[in-house]
Amino acid sequence: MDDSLLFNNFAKHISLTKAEEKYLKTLFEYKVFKSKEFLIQQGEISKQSAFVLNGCLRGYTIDSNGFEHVLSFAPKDWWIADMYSLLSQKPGNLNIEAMVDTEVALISKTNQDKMYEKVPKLERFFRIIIEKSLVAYQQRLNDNLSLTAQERYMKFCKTYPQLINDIPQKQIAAYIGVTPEFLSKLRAKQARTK
Amino acid sequence: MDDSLLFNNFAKHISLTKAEEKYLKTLFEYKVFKSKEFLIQQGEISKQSAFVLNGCLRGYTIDSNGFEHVLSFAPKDWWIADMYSLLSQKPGNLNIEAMVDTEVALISKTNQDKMYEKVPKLERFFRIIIEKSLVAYQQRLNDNLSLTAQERYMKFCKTYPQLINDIPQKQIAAYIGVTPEFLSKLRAKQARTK
DNA sequence: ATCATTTCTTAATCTAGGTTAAGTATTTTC
DNA sequence: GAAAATACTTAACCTAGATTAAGAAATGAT
Repeated sequence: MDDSLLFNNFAKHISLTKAEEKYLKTLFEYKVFKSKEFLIQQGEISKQSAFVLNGCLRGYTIDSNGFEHVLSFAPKDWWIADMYSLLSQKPGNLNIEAMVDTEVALISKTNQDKMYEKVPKLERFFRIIIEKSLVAYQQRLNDNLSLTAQERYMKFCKTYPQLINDIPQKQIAAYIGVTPEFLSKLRAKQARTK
Repeated sequence: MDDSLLFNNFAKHISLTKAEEKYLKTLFEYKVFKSKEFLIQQGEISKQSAFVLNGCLRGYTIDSNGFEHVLSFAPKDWWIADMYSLLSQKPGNLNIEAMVDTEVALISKTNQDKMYEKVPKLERFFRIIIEKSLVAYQQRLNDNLSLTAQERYMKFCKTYPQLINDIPQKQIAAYIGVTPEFLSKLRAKQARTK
């Protein structure tokens, strides 16, 4: 499987020697998930982080009324994990599911810890990745506190132009925090006034 | 100023030699902020991270209608920064303000970068701190997507029992995402049914 | 190609939470 | 310790977004 995307991703923040790359390759497992297959499901203890080589994943929770809430989409070149479960080694409440057939590079928690010992600069790499992720979640929380549904939808369209046409509208609704019916209404209104 | 809390905080995830501690002390600046004084204000480019030795800070944004939204409270033993502005070195939209007279240890971005070079295990320390913070924001976003205002308030009370009586109720409202009037209504209803 | 399933739309009705406004504590300041 | 400022409460009314329901469009499976 072609993992050049993974190593280009590393190269964005640190530079690895050929030897380090070779060592790293041994720590990852490459796998294809069919559309609608789960990488993990709520209630399980998460054992690995995933990097998307191709396709798209989504991380979502299901609340006590059975409604889904999308915490993140992971198109190609993105990292995704149930950080809560992975760190605490307690059962998580995140489902990570393939939205289409998806190629991923997986690294187990054990191997990730080994990796930090052997190649400490990866500690920096993941610090930076996580910092960026933190900023994005802070921003999104702030948007949920301060913007209307309409504004959140417009922002989503601007931020993820490539996803808009590729993923079902109800998933976007579950991401911005409205019902599919209301998003449909918003879009109809937007189309009318354009 | 007594900075033992800071070094106990480091000790939760890494162990430092006496020499390292001594070096680190030179990188921090100790400062007292009077109640209502700002560490940073929106529009400024953030230059430092803060650790609270005593007192309490709050990080909040002001939206286009003039409403405040609290992104985080930082009581003693907490780290706080405008991560977006600090990382991007662009003007931020976070205000960090002292809620009472507050002692903080400040480290500049420059010194933090130096620190990573000189004592690489701090890279690990901050990776872990940021991982935990990420998990907390994810959880909170999920709560905002899936819980009612009443449930979010009850969860806040359970999570921050020490803050409940120390901070104004309108700040809690601005944290859980409702108006002060509505929170007051919730509390009245809760008191009635108890 | 056809049937079944899923997704999207529209519309009527409902409700959690917002707005406005006025009054009552509680702090802060001098 | 009085006046001013801020925080909290209550209540009437309002609205963004939810719910319910039913039909239309698109997708998928055989």
